Amino acid sequence: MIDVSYVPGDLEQKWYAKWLENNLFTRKISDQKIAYAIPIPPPNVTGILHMGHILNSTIQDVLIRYARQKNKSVLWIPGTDHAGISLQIKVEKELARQGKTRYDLGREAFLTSAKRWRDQHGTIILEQLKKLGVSCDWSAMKHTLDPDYSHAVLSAFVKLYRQGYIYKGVRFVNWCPVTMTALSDEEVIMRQQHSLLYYIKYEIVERPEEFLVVATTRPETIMGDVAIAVHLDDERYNNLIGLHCWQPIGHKFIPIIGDKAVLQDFGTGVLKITPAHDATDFEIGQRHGLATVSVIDKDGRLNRWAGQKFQGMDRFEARQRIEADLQEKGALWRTEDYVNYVGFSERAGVPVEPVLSEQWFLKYPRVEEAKIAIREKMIRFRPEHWTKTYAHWLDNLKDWCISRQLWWGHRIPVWYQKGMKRDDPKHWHVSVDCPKDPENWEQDEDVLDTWFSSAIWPLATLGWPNKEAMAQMGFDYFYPMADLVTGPDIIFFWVARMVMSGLNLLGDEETDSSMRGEALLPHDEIQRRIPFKNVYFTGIIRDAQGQKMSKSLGNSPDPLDLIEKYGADGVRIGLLSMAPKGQDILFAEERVAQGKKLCTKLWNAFRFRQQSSLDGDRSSITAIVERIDDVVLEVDDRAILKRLLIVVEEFEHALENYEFNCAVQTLYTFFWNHYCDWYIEISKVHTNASVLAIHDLLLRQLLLLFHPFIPFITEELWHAQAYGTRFLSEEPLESRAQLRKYLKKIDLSHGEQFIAEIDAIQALVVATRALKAQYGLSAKRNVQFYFKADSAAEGIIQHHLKHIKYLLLTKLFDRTNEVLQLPAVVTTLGVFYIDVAGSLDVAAERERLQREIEQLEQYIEISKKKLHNEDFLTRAPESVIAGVQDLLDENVAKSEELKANFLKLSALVE
RNA sequence: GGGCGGGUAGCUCAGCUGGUUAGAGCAACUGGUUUACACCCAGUAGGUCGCAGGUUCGAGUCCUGUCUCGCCCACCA
Repeated sequence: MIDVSYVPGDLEQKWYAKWLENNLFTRKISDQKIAYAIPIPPPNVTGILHMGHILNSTIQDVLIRYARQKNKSVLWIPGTDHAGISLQIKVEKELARQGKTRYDLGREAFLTSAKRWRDQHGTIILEQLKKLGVSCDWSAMKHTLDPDYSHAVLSAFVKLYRQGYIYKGVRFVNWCPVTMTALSDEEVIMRQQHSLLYYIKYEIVERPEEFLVVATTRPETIMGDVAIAVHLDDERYNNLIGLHCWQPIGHKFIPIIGDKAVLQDFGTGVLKITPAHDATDFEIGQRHGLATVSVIDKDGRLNRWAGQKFQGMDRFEARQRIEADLQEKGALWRTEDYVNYVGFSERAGVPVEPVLSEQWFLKYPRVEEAKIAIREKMIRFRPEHWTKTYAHWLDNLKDWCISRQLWWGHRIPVWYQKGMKRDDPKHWHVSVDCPKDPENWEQDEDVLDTWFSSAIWPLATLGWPNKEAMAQMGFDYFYPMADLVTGPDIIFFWVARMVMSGLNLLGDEETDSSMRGEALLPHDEIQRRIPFKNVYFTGIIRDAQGQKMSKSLGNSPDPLDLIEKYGADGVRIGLLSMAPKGQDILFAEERVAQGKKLCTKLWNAFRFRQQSSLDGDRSSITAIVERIDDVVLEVDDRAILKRLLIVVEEFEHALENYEFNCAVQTLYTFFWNHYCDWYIEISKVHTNASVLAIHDLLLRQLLLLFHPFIPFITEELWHAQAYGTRFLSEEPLESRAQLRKYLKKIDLSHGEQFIAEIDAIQALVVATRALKAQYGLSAKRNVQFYFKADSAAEGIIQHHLKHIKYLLLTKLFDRTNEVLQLPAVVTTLGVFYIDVAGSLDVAAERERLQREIEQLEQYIEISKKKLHNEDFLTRAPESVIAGVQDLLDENVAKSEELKANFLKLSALVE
């Protein structure tokens, strides 16, 4: 016997340990089976477990466990990401507390302490995920800085370089002054700012006392101005082209130039040109052969070109000081409140500086094929609408800045010959391995963007490019992987880049280089190279106010607390029950609580079962079915079995369409309402060996069906009830057809009809219970009921009489031919009266009847209208018309009965 | 500025290709220890499906417009 109460904690730990001990999650490659693999989105080693991980991991685990039950050969690769900037920030902060910088330590020592940090914290998150029950193949564990993974990253770099996709160049990049590195466009977040637009007067050198007014949001760059520009066609100003202006700060004068890039309708139509700090200005500067004067250094402080007064000052402080200076000099005409968008560094949270600098860039390969793969549904997105976001990004690609001025990460595998100019590729050594004479070379200082290494995750986790490792991991077997489950927020960062990486890197060198730029890959080749076939985008978890849950907002519950409180099973199924296809999820703890309630209910259903005889053989589905004697089965038994078949089909359909909440809902309703509320209750009346066997069958299948969602409790109950000696995780889940085969000796040919019959009986019971409740009669009270029904209905009622009496807790349920002077309800099976003895309130009852009759009349009216509509009759399908007719007849009959009852009661008053 | 998604009961959400009288859970209210379960059982109440048009025999579902919330993309300084 199982314990009286369900306590998730201990049993969850127990089973997880056993699963690991028995290597249940380890991949087993079998040619007999279909391969099914998922790459986990590797959590950052700096990450802490949040609700997003829980949702994401639960979904993956459900898919994986379901695939195992469907007899597929399964691989779920776990791993972690080295989280370049993020981890480096953490370690530098630690150093700062000791008053040191990374430069004090030097590169090697810094990396040592970074590794130490990673080793201490890096796997915490995976340990936490184990509490959730994730069934990853831990022997396939990968970290992006593992030696083999690093080798793969560098191989990818070298290949892309040789193909000409990677190049080094001087460009405007997003510079983060805090982390002191370049960033990709994707790592910059545009934020709306309430800024000021400064209208600044520039005195014209040749015409003293005459001014040009420039509108700018960045007065701190004035000292970097090399010109003032107006539009060539702007009649207000174009006569000034060729003259000069005094910089309002400093003592320089600069030319007034004309350029078509100036917007005449913005501000005053006059633009100050600061080529070092703005990409548009740079282009204009290039066109006019202007110098590039940088006044802000890479740490965000003004430099000596800004003048002694401002040198070393932070850019925002300088802005204020300059405002004051301008004001003092009378050069500030006015300021204006201004809403604009400013790019912020994702990690450091400060505005990025556009900085001209030399970086490594990647021109994305196989872009067209990446679009085709999605468009032609070789990779399917769910929900599908994300394909638009994906396509839009691919249509507007700019080269990706992949170098980072950091130390933590994959160091760029490029060496420069000592004593030679670095800008000539002839003196470069680009290779995974360093040159044979390292003393003559210097390696590039930079590391690669972390996302560059993430882009090859599905490849490198399967051993690419090492042939031996690939064979060992089953690359050819598992690739392309089946599903990817991730958030839509990294559709560019990760998903699209993985697709392009796969498409390019899996090509063999010769064919690809000849094909590059000339022809698209053929479809079958695209199909072979894509990294996965389905991408399921989860929703983002928000709090009750709709805010994104995050640690910094403090609005996220600690998942571990939730698991502690409701059990991993409860958290899993609760969360999935509120996770519609890729919609954002407003987190509600009640749903998680409900998840636990479901588990408790399941537990208790088993306790009920265990109270009865446990004699029968339960060790296999065949053994259980063997115990069922078709001859003794009643309508209820057949109806519930038929329902099971339907549920299995609906469940599988939902799961195969990634409709997790639907799948949960289907099981929930079947288990709670049909099985517990109804079948268990009525089976108490006619328990026999066959019924017990049916209980076993239903419970067994419920465990199998529920297992992907709530693996722990189902495993526990599976063994407690001795449904098998193997782990539940190893048991195949029967499809509807397979189940029907097992049940072939049971006659379910009238299943649908029996279900309808049970529905009618249920409606009868609900209606009469309601009547009893309305009259305030205690449930226990043995009230006399009468029913008036035609012979067909009577047959059905008589057939179920035992059950009806049990459920209504009455012994008196008799037939009558009369319309009685008693409160009544009408169902499809006839009229049911309740003998309320002396307590009948005629007036109140008449009122109730009146209301019901009115309601029915309304329904009747609607149906009649439809049936009198010629167009409806000619155009609607027959089944719909028949349905309306049936409804009408039914309602008419009901209303007539109620009217008769109404008259009868009225007679009492007169 | 462009794009995407949502607005259905007090709350959180279902409602697939238009078809009978719009559902569930939670919360509320009433009543309950019947041989699984008070993490339960029985019952009650609660909705002009954001708004306005249109298509249709028929619209929560399709179309147009509109309001509103959220997200993504975007170098007008």
